[in-house]
Amino acid sequence: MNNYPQASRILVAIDCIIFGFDGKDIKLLLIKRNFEPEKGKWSLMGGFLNADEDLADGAVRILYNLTGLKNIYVEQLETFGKADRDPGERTVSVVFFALIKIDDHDSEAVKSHNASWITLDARPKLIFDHEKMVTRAIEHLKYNAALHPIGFELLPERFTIPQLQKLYEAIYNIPIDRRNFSRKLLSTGLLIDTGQKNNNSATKKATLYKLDAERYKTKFHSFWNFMPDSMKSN
Amino acid sequence: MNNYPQASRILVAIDCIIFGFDGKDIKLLLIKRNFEPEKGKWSLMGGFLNADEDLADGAVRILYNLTGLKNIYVEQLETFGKADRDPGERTVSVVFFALIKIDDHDSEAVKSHNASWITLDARPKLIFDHEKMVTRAIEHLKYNAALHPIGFELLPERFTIPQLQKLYEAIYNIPIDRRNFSRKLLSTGLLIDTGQKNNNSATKKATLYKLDAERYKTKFHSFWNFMPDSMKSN
DNA sequence: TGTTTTTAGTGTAATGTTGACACAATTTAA
DNA sequence: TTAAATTGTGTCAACATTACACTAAAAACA
Repeated sequence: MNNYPQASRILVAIDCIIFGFDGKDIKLLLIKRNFEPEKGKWSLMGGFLNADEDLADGAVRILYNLTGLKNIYVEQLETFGKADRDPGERTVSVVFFALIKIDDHDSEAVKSHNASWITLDARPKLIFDHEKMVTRAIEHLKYNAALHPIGFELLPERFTIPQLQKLYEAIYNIPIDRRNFSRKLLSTGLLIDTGQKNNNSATKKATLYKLDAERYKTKFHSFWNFMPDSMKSN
Repeated sequence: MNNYPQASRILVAIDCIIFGFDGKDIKLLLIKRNFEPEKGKWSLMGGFLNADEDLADGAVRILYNLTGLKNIYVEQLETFGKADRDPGERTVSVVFFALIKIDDHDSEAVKSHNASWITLDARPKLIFDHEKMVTRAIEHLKYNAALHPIGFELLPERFTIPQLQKLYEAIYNIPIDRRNFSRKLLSTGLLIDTGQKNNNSATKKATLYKLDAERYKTKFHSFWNFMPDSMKSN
């Protein structure tokens, strides 16, 4: 069956931007390619969409291959389609944005793909237009973390308010007032006090919270206001 | 040259959601297909990406064909990639979101494509997954018109504050307080008083404003706060 | 044992923003 | 000239945000 005989068939790639947070810095999971083309160069994790595969399933497959995780927070970000973006063959790439709890990933799988967690500042030159994709993903993270409660996807199941604050300070690269941050966050009603305390701390132990899963779902699309001034930039 | 011999080549379509505003309702430009497949059914304007064509150029080409306009406000919205979304052949569709000044379009071109402006409420059943695309685009319009000054793209060059208010009331389907709306809008510093008055009015003539193009550019990515309560929904 | 250092947790007053509301001015048509 | 419709602006109360200071807990070390 060929209803569209004159149209071009094109390779459809999937590339994934995978963010993690180690308690101090936002990190990217990048792979040093041990296959051709561009062997030895750094790139995003990617692959091709299969003929009978849903696009979203393709993203899940590729993320699973690299991290060993199935329930990753994923959003479709943007499709990159410059005619010359892949010198090997015309390829359109659909880019996905993923946030993972960095301690959960399968380090064997990561190692076998020759992948590493790299801080944003230290990221190497990437192949093709992957640097543009990363830039776009960082923008998206800043924009969306200010409006929707996605930051939690980068933290462990149980987390403290100071941890969350460090995450936001890393995303926006600004200092935040502890007292105002805490008040604002608690007022969202998204946090449940687990009654436990953080043991890692060398000083006063902070309260461990978890997400109120119910409220998280219902309030996800409502707006919140964690916009730092640096983003309002009038 | 074939670096990726095992990967599948897939049709890449471009579909466009085109919004207009007639002073009262938000409208969609839809086409009644006079070609196969699905001849006689309603759909979005679309086409296939050419082998040597940048994706963004493809969108501009398709929008130009239908509207005769070259400088349309366009954003890439989302790529739809269910394996079975087009029963004719596996096709991935990149959807673009466009806002036009409804009086500017070329009505001859529209007529020759068998297209019509249809209010959102009255929109017919559409082919394939086009209804999902439209739903997504309406969400996007609501979300983004609250955060960035894109509403102006739907109004003539010179417009009045009451016109702008009617536009927002149409987007969000709520009544807005005239005084608060006007205060908020003027405080953005985006409007320039042209000194002219609206002649269409049968009563008191409203001041015609135009966009401050310079400030519009620099402030586009800064946030504003035209979020109706219905969207905050706590 | 108690003193120091570090980090967590909370309160408050000043300022800015938003929402609710009322009145005066302009235009056309009756 | 009066009525009807619509535009334009002012004010006050409620709410949210900012800036800032003190107390409490835990471990390290004298």
